[in-house]
Amino acid sequence: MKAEALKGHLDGMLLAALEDGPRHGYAVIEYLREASGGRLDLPTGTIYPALHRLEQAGLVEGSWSVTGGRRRRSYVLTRAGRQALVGRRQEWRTFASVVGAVLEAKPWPNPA
Amino acid sequence: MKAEALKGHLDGMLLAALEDGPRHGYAVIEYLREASGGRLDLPTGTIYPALHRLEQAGLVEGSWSVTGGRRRRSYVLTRAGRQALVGRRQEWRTFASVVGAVLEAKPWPNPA
DNA sequence: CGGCATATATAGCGTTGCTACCTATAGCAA
DNA sequence: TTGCTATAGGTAGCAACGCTATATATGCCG
Repeated sequence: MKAEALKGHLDGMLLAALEDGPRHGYAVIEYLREASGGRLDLPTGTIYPALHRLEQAGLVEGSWSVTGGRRRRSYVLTRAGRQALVGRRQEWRTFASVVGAVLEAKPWPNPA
Repeated sequence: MKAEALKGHLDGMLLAALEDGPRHGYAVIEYLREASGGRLDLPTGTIYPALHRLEQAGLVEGSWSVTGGRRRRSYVLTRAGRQALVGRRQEWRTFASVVGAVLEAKPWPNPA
């Protein structure tokens, strides 16, 4: 998969990865790998800054903890994050329909 | 639709827009608008540089003409462009499946 | 003449994912 | 002990690319 294909769609996937409970960055990477059947194997240099961005944006909230001698930063969805996830899902459906329609050269379904 | 959502997917759509015959930049914009039911209204500052990129990459071939006193640069798919379009379509399907699976929290279909 | 559609072009910006590198602990093998 | 791997986090700098803003030019209509 091309590197830049993800651009603009990663945030939604991160939010989705946190929907069913808090996860720390490393666990998010593993989750995405499993949920995508191994097709998504994102480098840490992608995930950690992205989580920081989401935290800055107030969509997730991070907290430090220590488990087995290792420090972790766990993230939970905020209320805004949950709302954002709903929006991102809708945007994705529209986007996927548009690109699909153009690529398959099928005219957009007429609402009439 | 978010601005950066298109990143990495525009090229494929441009190739698709040229699949059924040559078009010039302005016509490509109109085609995409119609094929997407008005959801895609791309600025000229996006289309023209993108077509230049595709030409540089050897995927399309441009030629000047004059119609009704207006100069146009029409683009045709090269053989490589046609092959690239096939590849882009396949990549899109994979990408859409991956993102869809993660966003909808459905595990990737097991090939077994 | 003014304004709009048609038609092309480029400079510069902002976002964002990636590469490469760094730190640190736990556990296991040589 | 040494070293490798997995786990866990981090940053600096780069590259790609779509967008904004701006510029040029023609045809046509009021």
